[in-house]
Amino acid sequence: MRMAELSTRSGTPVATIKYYQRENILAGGAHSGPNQALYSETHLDRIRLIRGLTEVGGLSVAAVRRVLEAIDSERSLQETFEIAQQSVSATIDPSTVSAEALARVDALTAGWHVSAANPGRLAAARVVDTFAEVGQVDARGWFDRYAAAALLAAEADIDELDARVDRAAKGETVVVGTVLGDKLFSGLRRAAQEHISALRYSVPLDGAPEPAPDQTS
Amino acid sequence: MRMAELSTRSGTPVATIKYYQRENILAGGAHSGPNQALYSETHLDRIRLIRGLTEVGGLSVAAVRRVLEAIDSERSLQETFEIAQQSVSATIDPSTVSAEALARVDALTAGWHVSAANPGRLAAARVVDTFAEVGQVDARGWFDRYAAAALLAAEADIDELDARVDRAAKGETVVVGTVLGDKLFSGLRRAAQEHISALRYSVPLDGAPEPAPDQTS
DNA sequence: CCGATCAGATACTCACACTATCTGATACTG
DNA sequence: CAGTATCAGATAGTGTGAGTATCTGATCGG
Repeated sequence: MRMAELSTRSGTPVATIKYYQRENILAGGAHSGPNQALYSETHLDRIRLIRGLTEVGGLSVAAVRRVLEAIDSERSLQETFEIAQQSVSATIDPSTVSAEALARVDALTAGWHVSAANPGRLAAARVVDTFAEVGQVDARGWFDRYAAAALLAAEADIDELDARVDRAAKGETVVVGTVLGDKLFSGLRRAAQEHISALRYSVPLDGAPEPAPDQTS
Repeated sequence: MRMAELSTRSGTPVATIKYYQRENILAGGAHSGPNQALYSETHLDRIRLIRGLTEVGGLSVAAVRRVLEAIDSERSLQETFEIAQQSVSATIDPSTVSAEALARVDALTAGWHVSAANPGRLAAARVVDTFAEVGQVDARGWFDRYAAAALLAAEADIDELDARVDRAAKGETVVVGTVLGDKLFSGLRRAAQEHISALRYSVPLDGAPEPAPDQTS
């Protein structure tokens, strides 16, 4: 297909597609002349992936570039995982997290096989530090229960990964799952918060005014 | 204290503190003259909260302003929750999510008390849509298991909230928990991914024989 | 009393993700 | 086969967000 069709089918302006090509996250078309090129379905898929990662996943173009390189290269899944994880959030300078917070996270993940350089370990420690800085009291049970929830999600992640057969599909699943999994959990947690707080505080057990009696779905 | 001390104690440049005041997320000091002001510990706490929400939580200054207003005002916890949830991610135009994805999310959260306008519900549906657009096969079990994990986290959230006594503390816990909870989970999930994949594929990272194949929670 | 510091106002910078314009060359239409 | 539409590639411009920097008087502290 030509540029115009690529643009309409992907719902992305031509200028933006050209920008992606300039940024080396999208390949050029197959040239049929010095200033004519044709694009394929793989270009369309790439654009959809890029926009999913940026618009929904919140990745920067630079992070998308790293992540796509990992998918395209013949890297091991472990390496792809690492790159995907690093892209999800800014790399944390280890010197900015306290030893206490790191020890705390290591206690939460006791028995897990986690390397010291795991970016998630640092990110979690950073959050633990921030909690303290912000004056929140030590939320022992809360941290632990989050670790349990995270373990559940990670098991689901790896099961999903095992369901993919070829390496390219696995790579893409690693990236998409890592990036979008955070957002999925975030959304579902917010829904669950409303559910649980409704159960606790405003379920029509007694005379409390009840907001929405139709939401039993 | 004076501005210089506020700056050094918070680790924030003077110009940035003044910027926060201009943006109305930080109150001015108590004036002791036409161009002299004194700052208190509450100013320091505010700056720490602002920086925690922006640097670790990834909130924009505009989102911080909304969230701080919710904490300061005498709003109900439900309202504070709503505002905190909306601040975590951009508001999603309901017309951009498919009816199928919404139905899918509603099925995942069957039995939950979730209003149609819940921002998390829309955010989750958006992720479900993106999964399909990106060509990932329908991850039936994956979605469900994320919903289970989210429910676990939300229960921990509300329990933690119940442990706070006065309203101001509850409000701040709602905001901090909502904003930082996502990041905590994200980090812990990344650590857990390494753990589970190491278990499965028995990567001898430290040359040790693999542990027992069933995991603890 | 005099250099250091301060509050408040204004202007400037920098990165990022586009978006627009321009220049020739090529493709399609009548 | 003329004329218009469209194209690739290069270059330049835009808008936003989050700070930074400078400037002007006034005040503090030794």
